[in-house]
Amino acid sequence: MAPASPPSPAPTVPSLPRRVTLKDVARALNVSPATVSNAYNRPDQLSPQLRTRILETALALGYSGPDPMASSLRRGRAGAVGVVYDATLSYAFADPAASLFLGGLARALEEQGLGLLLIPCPQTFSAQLSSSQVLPGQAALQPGSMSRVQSASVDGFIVYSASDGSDLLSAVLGRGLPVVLVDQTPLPGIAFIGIDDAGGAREAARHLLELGHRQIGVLSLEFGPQGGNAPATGKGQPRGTVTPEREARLSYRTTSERLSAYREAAQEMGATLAVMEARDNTPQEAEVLARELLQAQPGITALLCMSDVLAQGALSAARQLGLDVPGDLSVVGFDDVPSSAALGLSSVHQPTARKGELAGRALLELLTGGAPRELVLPTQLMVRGSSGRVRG
Amino acid sequence: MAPASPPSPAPTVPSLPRRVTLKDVARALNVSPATVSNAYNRPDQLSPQLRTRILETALALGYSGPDPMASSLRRGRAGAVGVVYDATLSYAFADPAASLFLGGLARALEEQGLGLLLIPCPQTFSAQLSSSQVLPGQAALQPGSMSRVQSASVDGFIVYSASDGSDLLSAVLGRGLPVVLVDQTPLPGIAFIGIDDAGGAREAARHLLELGHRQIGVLSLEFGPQGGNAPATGKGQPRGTVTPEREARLSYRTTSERLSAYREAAQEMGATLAVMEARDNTPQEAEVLARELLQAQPGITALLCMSDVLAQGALSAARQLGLDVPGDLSVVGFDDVPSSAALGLSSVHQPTARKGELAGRALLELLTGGAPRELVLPTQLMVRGSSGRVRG
DNA sequence: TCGGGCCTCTGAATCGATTCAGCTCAGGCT
DNA sequence: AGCCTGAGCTGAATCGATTCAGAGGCCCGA
Repeated sequence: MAPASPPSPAPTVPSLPRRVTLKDVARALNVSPATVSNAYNRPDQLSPQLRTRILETALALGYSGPDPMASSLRRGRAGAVGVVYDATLSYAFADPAASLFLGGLARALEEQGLGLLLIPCPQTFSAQLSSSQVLPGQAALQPGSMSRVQSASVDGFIVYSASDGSDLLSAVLGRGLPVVLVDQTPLPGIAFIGIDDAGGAREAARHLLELGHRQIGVLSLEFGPQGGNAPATGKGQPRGTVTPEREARLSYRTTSERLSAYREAAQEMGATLAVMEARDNTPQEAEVLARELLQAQPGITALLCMSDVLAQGALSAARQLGLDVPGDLSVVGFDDVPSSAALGLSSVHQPTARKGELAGRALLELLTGGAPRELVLPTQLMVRGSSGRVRG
Repeated sequence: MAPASPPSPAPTVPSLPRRVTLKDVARALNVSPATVSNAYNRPDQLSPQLRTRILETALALGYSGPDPMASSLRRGRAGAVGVVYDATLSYAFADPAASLFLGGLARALEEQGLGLLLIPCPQTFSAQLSSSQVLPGQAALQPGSMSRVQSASVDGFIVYSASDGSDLLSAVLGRGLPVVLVDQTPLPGIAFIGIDDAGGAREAARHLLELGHRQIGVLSLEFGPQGGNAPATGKGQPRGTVTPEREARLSYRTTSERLSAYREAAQEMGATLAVMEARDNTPQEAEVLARELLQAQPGITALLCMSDVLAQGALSAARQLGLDVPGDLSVVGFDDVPSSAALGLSSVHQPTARKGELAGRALLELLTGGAPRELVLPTQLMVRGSSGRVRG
């Protein structure tokens, strides 16, 4: 062994180039740390000259202002709002309706200088225990199991279209921060923004029924989170087929409300519905499902789609099959995203961007001590060229 | 005055319902805070029984896990990456190219469990001092003047298409955190991801020139941040007109590179370019500009657009004016966003989503001690139906 | 029987800033 | 002269967790 160096840590060694802190700046000027802090946060608390000296010294020392993490801790505010939904992060940018919503949300937050934090939520949907309710906070028993919801530095959450009783939701509720629920089953005492899903769906269905359609296909959004490994459909079943077991687990409120409304309207008029579940809200998925459905059941003369994205896929399918729209096939969407107008797609309009903005405002209110509000926005059918009287 | 209450703060009053902390849980079980911390962060450091007891007690006390802000401070990691660009927050969701980019970025970050923080940057572009270089850190002299870049709890930044020398950029650099520059002028020693703007633009221009076009309109992206109050164009000038002064301040690299390439190509063939600057990258803006340009200069037979969004606006304008595309007017875009294929828009393809992913990876590398990389991705002209041989 | 190693668990320092009560001093008012 | 006011600055407590160097106890092999 080499001769032991003196036990005290080598004093002259430059050691770690420790980060410059507020205290260093204070020391350099022989002022109190409080004063330096004030130079940044309360300019009116010190003389302009001293402030300038402090800022200059900070610059010289390479100090770039109070550390946000320390500052957040002390102040108890993070300056950001967390957004969660059970899909991949990039879904926010891929789905036009989600983009519209988040754009509106961003606008509201921006006004208050709040940041928007997209929180990744790994798709570890532990299959939901059939009957037992998930207690809020129960998720806390498996820390780390679910995403960074637990560890996100935010002042509040927007939960967008999460499935009922998902871990995600309970994790968020467990945090005890202000929360706004959007497009999902409302919970007592929690702020909620949604749209009139049932009304819109009913209107869409009745529109087709009035046009004489009696055999209608439904391109549905997901029924519930997809089981980790369990195949979603039975072995022999074609993709998208809805088994009764699966339907029993319907845990997305949006899907559920719209589907019920479609069904009720159809029943009133004695029409038949063939429901296919799209596992992804993408045109590709819809295209495949629509094609298969229309081939399997040529009697179908109209398609009710739970999103415009799906409807647009359906239009492609029709084109591929050589079906005229609306001559041979009527298609109605939902959401009325901007691109649908150009496509002439009949669709149920919802004020998506406004919904985002209102969700943001609702959260801002909660953050400033306001009471949770529940708000349901109206929908309205936009009839365009993709829907017409049944042929024959 | 009422009889003074005892000076000591009322001791029996339940006071503030202070938040439950890790220490409370520790106290309740008579264990060390360290142990409670371990229960959450290092399950292998304590017996499963004790861990369970701790987690249960935490639940009972309403403790929902370590506070993220405190945890971030101590660990020195925020668990999120900041994204900044000089536009409103909602731009991220409104522009398809930006969405594509951010989607790719999100995918890369998500893999590492990092969140994506959109940081609001108020449009307070202090008109840039013409000649003087902005020193990194200079921005620190005006704390609060610019956005939450200073106060964002993040581990690194992605700077997307900021103008040269903007406050934004210097604020970010001032933070001293890992940074990746995207689609903007690279800086020595800083990671950079971009595309071959010049190459793509040249290809687009040559394509039109080869088709015989000699009088070409250019729908340009912004030249530089818009002055706060100063009108962008001279009094009498129509919207979009580019004054020499304005061109001299060209501070967006993307715009600059593409414009130069267009110009060079045009010059080689002795063609004329009429440049209009779109103040927003929206179809609406482009529609107006294209309409005015085509009416003012009917000799123009082709339009080079610096984005597909602009090109799509140009197509609308052509439709409005009753011009056949490509019979009367050829249009070429840039970016090749997904919707362009369906529209038959000729465009310069760039791997936008991949660019986002690579930017994410580049930042992740920096975060793990890697060296900054510079990467330029290729572009490729996609010829579709919107461009054709010049008429006559 | 003794030493060593392993498994659990603890104490105390630390991350970097914010804040509040209060101190000092100069000036104004009566 | 004496008192009050307010501007300007400071000390020290605090936000809530993480981490590292051990302290004890127990088991095992020699």
